[in-house]
Formats: sequence, C-alpha cells, structure tokens
Amino acid sequence: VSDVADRRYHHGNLREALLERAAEVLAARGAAELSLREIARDVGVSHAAPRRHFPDRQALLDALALHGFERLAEELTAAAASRGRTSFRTRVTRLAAAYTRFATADAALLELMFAGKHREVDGPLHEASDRAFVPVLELIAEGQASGEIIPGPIDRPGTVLLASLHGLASLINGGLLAGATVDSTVPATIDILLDGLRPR
Amino acid sequence: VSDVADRRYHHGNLREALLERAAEVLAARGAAELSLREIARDVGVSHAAPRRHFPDRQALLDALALHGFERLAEELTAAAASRGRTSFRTRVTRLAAAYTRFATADAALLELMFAGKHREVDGPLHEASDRAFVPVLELIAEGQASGEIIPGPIDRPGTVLLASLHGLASLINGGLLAGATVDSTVPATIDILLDGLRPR
DNA sequence: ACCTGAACACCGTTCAAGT
DNA sequence: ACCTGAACACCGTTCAAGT
Repeated sequence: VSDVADRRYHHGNLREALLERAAEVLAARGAAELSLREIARDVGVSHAAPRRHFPDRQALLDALALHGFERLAEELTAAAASRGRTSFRTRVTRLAAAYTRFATADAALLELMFAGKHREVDGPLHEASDRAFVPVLELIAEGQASGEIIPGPIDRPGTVLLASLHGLASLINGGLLAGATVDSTVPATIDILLDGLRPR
Repeated sequence: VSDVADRRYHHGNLREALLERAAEVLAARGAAELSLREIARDVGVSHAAPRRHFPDRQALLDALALHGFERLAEELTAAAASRGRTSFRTRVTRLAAAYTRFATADAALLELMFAGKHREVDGPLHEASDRAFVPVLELIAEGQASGEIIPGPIDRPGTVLLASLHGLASLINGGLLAGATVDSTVPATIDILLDGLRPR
C-alpha cells in the first residue's frame, strides 16, 4: 500500500494531498496551528518536499483560501439557480442561507479567506472573491430590474447585503451572538434588509 | 537609565510594558507574527519573564483582545453621547462611524477580537464584547421608544445593525470592497438600514 | 522533475536556580 | 515575589545531494 502511495506522489498529486490534509487541519485546529512539517509527515513525505509546490507556508494558506472562494462561488451559484416559481424574497433568503451556512461550517476557513493578509487589489485571491460575490450581485440586479430593489449603482445595495451576511456569520462564529443560529437570524435579517432596499 | 527601567519591572509594571509592546507588534505585523520572545527582548527582560504575567501566548493575545473591547466600549460610549439636538439618524450614523473607524484603524486587532478562539459563552472576553455593544443596543432602544425603530425584542434590530457594521469593517479590512472607504459606505448603509428598521 | 537529510535560526514552554 | 538561564521539543526555510 505504502509504496503505491509513495509512487503516486512522484506522479504529480502531492500538491493535492497536501491541500487536502491542510484543509482538514485548518478546519479542526485553525490556521495558527497549521504546521507545514506536520502536514508533510501526515502525507508521508519529507518536510522539505512541499517546497516544490508551495514556496512557503503562506502560499499553502493562500491556496486554501482560494479553494474556499471557489467552493463558495459554487454554492452561491447553486443557491441562486431558481428552482420553479419562487418569490424574490425567497431567492434572496436562500442565497443568504447558503452564504451563512458556508461561513459557519468552517470558521477557520472563513477567517483565512477574509483576513487582511492580501490587501493587494490585484492577485488571484481578490479575483476569486470577486467571482464568489457575482451570484449575489446578479440577484440584486434582477431585483432592480423587477422593481424590488432601489435603483442606482449595484454596489450600494450589494455592499449592504454582503456586509450584513458576512457580519452575521462572523459574529456567530465568534460566539458573540448569545443563542443565535443561522436559521433563526437569517430570515429576520433578510426581511429587514429587503424592506430597507425597497424603492421609495 | 536602564537600571531604573530594570528596577521598575520589579515593581509591577512588566505586565503593562509587555501589553504595550505587544499591541504595537500586533498592529504592525499581525497576531501570527507576534513572538513572545521578541516582545520580552524588546522590553528588556528574559524570555521566561512574561510567564509570571501571562501563562502562555494565548493569554497575552486574550489580554490584547480584552483591552480592544474596552477601548471599543469607550469610543462607542463617547460617540453615543448626544451633543446638542441631533436627529436619531445622525446619532446612529455617528455611532456607526465610530465603530467602523475603530475597526479599520487596526485590522489585526479586530481579527483578534472577533476570532472564534473563545467561543465559550462565559469568560471575561465575552462579557467585554457584550459591554462594548451596550451603547449600540441602548441607541436602538431609544429609537424604539421614539417610534423610529420597529418594536419587539431588541436583539432583532440590534443584531442587524451590529452585523452590518462589523461586516462592512471586515470587508474593507480584507480589501474586498474595491474603492470603498468608511466615509463613503457608512452613511449609505445606515440610510438603508434605518429604512428597513422603520416601523411599518 | 521531484524528493531527502542535514543545518540554521527561530519559536513556546518548562523548571531549577537565583535575588 | 519576580526574574534568569539552560533545556526540550518543536517550527519555517534553505540547500546540497540523491534518484
């Protein structure tokens, strides 16, 4: 068994193996306790081997964050796909639930994704986060077209919605909202937001 | 000079000196790069000396977070103190500006304060965060009393406001809001929120 | 091309010993 | 009571060397 595994690392999938194990450790213990050497050990490779695929520890963390944004984009896209005839409010609530579910399922990953480590305006991480937010902004645009959301630059209502969802998830993850759960707060929050975002 | 400084550490202010230097390093380079040994060196003490005051690294980080919540409480309290006759909307906007100013002034401190490290419902950190939010909830209660905020449990509108402010600050700190600044987004966000929170 | 092993400079934590 | 110095087990990073 082990020689087969060893061989496969020489065939180009060490990178994936490292990422997979790193994601597990991240979710279980957080980025601060993620050790490159430990992950190399777990995966059965020398501590210097990861260097071929990730020049340093931050590069591995960046790759985890990038993967997180890609998964978030997928889940938001899936949630935004309207199944049958559903009201605008329902669709927004579904998208919001998908966002907060993702965010609260892995608090350490969320922190890593939104940490101020990569404030460069360029870079693949920034592009990935932009892509992840596309379904949210598209839904807002639809709402504007159908007259359920105030007109004007899409960033205005878009930012409010994104900030609210992200803040809600952060507060829940931080344990700062006493007995609040996603299910109990998301619909109430969306109600209030949609009312504030209604044309007037 | 140095023997005076050395003497003073023996008089009970090493703890303060460590916290002060740690806060500087946190703001400059983030929690991940905060080294206990380096701070001890900077402050002119052996690497084992901090142990009297902070049993481990996390205890120092917790103390920094606690101090952050205390400062946040002070600034929010100051911002909530109504100077002259000002509209409810103005007062909320001032409070929101104070929150986001604090949050964006030191991104690393904000991350530390709201990190999911201390999810225990008890503990001094949780109490400190509760205290910091008091001015926000009080203002909401006033708004309810004067009929400018929807009635009902205060957590409902309170959570929405707190989540929006915190999310806005986090997104700005993470560089995920293209050209957004606090000054440009806070008033617009408050307008939308107050509309959504208005009785109907 | 991809990985190993030794080496370097750094950690956090512990503990006997000093004053 | 408070701090020091040595020790331990870990890091991330680098680089010559192996296959």
